[in-house]
Amino acid sequence: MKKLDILKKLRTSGLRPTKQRVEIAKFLFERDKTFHFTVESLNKLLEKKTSNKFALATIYNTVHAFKSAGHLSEVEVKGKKTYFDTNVSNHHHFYDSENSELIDIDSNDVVIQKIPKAPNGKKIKNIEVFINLKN
Amino acid sequence: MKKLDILKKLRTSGLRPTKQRVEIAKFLFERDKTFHFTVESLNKLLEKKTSNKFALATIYNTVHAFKSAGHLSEVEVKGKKTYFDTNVSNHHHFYDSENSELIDIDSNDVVIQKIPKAPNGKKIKNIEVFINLKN
DNA sequence: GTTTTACTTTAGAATTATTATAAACTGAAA
DNA sequence: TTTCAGTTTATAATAATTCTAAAGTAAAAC
Repeated sequence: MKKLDILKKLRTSGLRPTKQRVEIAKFLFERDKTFHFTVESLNKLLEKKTSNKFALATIYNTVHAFKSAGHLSEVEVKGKKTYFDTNVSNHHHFYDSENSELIDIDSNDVVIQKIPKAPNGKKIKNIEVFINLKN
Repeated sequence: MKKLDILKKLRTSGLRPTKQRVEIAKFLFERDKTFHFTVESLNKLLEKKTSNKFALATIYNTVHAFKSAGHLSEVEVKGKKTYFDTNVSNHHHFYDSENSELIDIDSNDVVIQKIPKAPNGKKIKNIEVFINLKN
C-alpha cells in the first residue's frame, strides 16, 4: 500500500491524515502479511522504527480510530492486553500461548459442518474459531 | 452438588476447605446450569446472597485456586475483564455483546469438518468456537 | 494567503482490573 | 493444645487503558 493510498484510506474513512496517523498507518498497513499487535508492542516497534515519537495516548487514539473505521480488528485473547489485527476480513486464529503469538487462519481453511441456531430473537453476527497450540 | 461433595471436591484438589472457599464453592457449584461470571459480578452476587462478606482479594485468590484445580475455566472474551465458567468440559460459546452475556454450546452441537494443521513443531491443544450474536 | 474552526495530539492525572504484601487468622497435623 | 503451613484480609502496588484540558494543526471559510 503506497503513501497515496494511505492518505486516501484515512480521508475516505473520515480521519484527518495527521502526520502521526500517516506514520502509524504506514507502519501498520504497508506490509504483505497481516500483523498482530498490542498497543504496548506497537509502541515499542514504533519507537525503534521511526524517528518520531508518539504519545502513548496517541497510539491508543489512533488504534481505536482505525478500528472504528474498520481498518483493524480486535482479537479475542485471554489476558488483560488487547490484541489487534490488520486483517479485517473474516478469518480465524491459531494462538500459541508459549510466546503469546497469533497466527491467521484463512476462512476457507476451516469448514464448520454444524452449528446450533441462535437463541430466541438473536442472530449470528460471526463465528470465530480459535485453535490453541502447545509444543 | 451437596455440601459433603463440596468438601470432598476441595480436599481432593489440595484446597483446604476454609469457610470462605466452602461458601464460594457452594455458590458456584451447587447449581444445575453452568454459570458465567467475572470477579466483579461474583463479588456483587456474593454480597447479596450470603451473609458473609469476603475481601475482594479472597475472591480473586479463590477463583484462581479453583481455576488451577480445574474447577473453573476461563473464557476468551474481548474487553479487560476476565470471564470464568463453571463448565470445565470441552465446549463452545455464544456471546451476546448487547448485554455481555455468555451462553454455553455443547461440544456435540458444533461439528468442524476441516481445520488446518498446526504450524511447525506445534500441536493443537484445543479448539474454541465463539459465535457472536446480534439482535 | 490569513484567519478561523474543529479536530488532534500531548503529558499527565484518573480509572479499572488485577496482583503483591505482610500482618492476623485458622485448619489440621503433631 | 500447641504448632505450623496455608489462608484471609486491608491496603498498597502495578498494569492497561481512558480521561482531561491545554497546546497544536489540517482544512474550511474568508
